[in-house]
Amino acid sequence: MAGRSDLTEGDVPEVVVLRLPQYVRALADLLRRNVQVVSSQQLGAQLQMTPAQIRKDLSYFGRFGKQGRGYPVSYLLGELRQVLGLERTWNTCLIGTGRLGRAIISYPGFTPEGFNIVAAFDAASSEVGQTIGTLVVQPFSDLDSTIRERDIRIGIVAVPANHAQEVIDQLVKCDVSAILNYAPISPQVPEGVHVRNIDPILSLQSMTFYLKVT
Amino acid sequence: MAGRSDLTEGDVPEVVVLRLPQYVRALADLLRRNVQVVSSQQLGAQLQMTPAQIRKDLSYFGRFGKQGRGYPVSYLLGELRQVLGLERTWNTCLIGTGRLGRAIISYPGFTPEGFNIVAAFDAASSEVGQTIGTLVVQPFSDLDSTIRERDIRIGIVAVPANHAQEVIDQLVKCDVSAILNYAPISPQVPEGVHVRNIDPILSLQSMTFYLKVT
DNA sequence: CGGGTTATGATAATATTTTCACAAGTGGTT
DNA sequence: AACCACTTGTGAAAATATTATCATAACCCG
Repeated sequence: MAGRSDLTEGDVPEVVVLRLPQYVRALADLLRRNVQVVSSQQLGAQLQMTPAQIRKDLSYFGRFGKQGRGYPVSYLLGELRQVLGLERTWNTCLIGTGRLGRAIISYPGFTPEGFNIVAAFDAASSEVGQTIGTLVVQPFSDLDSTIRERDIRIGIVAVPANHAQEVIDQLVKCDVSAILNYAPISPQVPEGVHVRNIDPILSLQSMTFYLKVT
Repeated sequence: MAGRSDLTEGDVPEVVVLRLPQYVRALADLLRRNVQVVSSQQLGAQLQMTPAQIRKDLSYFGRFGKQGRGYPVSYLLGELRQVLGLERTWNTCLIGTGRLGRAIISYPGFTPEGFNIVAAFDAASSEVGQTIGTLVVQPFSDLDSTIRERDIRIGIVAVPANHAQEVIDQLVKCDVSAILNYAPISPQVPEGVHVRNIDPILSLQSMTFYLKVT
């Protein structure tokens, strides 16, 4: 059961990386239900994927299964969490404390997964100084120092579309290299900076394509 | 400038459909800035894509450009909106009126894009009857009738993870075939039903993969 | 303890997606 | 009217991604 899992991220396709968190979540579910062992077959049924794809994906990181048996749930979960860097907590900061930003702060789903919003910023002087949950809204002038002091590597952007790009530029300047963007834009970022967009409108618009006919 | 754009959706790759809304948004931006014509080059720069990809994608639906010139912004925008079924409004219903559900209702971004939340449902009898914005929360027993009466084809799911699958099953039973799912699960749906998941946790977890090393 | 069963991991075969490269059309300029 | 700088649309090629196959290892059970 020796998974020599370290591996330069360079040769893992991004599609695979995007699927790993799903495996982690599915495995955590199984663990909660006291399932000890799972086959790629079963996991595939749960996630609507082919078993072959799961085995292939996992093979990028090690040999976690036993022929004839399947994968030990707890062990595989631990290994994947390791691979994804989930065995630690991550400090994040939120930019934009409007309606959306406040909803994000009060969303209880981040903390249990190890993502802590430890600072909140807003441009409006009327917002600065306000308390939201346990956070006090800070001005942009604090951005750089706070990010560096608190080792923030992930920024969450919840500002209006017309300011999102400049905010992202700011974050990049502070060496933030992972951005969760809620603004409805396609941000431009330099190589090495990772962005994930949360964009319900785009999601809806891509579904209506299939609805329009009927 | 005659784009015979109708086309059976069957042979358009889904990746392409997922990109179309981005084009629509970018074009709308350009139009707002009074740009008349855009080349695949310029559009690509804006969206961080190769010009070839854009041209190829568009070619699935018609010939919208002029050699040596580029694409007429307004015309192309209209055609793509047509293709995506965005030249009409869509009624949607929201399931789950907890914190997240309420945030979704009060999010002002849906309506201007033609997506109207015209009904809200919740299981808790303490929620039912409450007014949120202009909506009165309805019980699940109303689900089927309301969906059919108001021609709702899109469901927005904002219930806790442990109830999401059953809610989605319900929606599917009411012939809803597009689901915007905010619950942290991988829903199982039959052929022909489209799902888009809004899942910030998965997004974050796929970025930490790249952060962990440094 | 050996035969039957099962499911992995590796590799091969497909399928899909992206990129390339270029003929052909456009409009402006001289 | 000839030239030039551009840019499309599109087959073909290249690159990626997914699925199928199969030898082999691990376990179970009598």
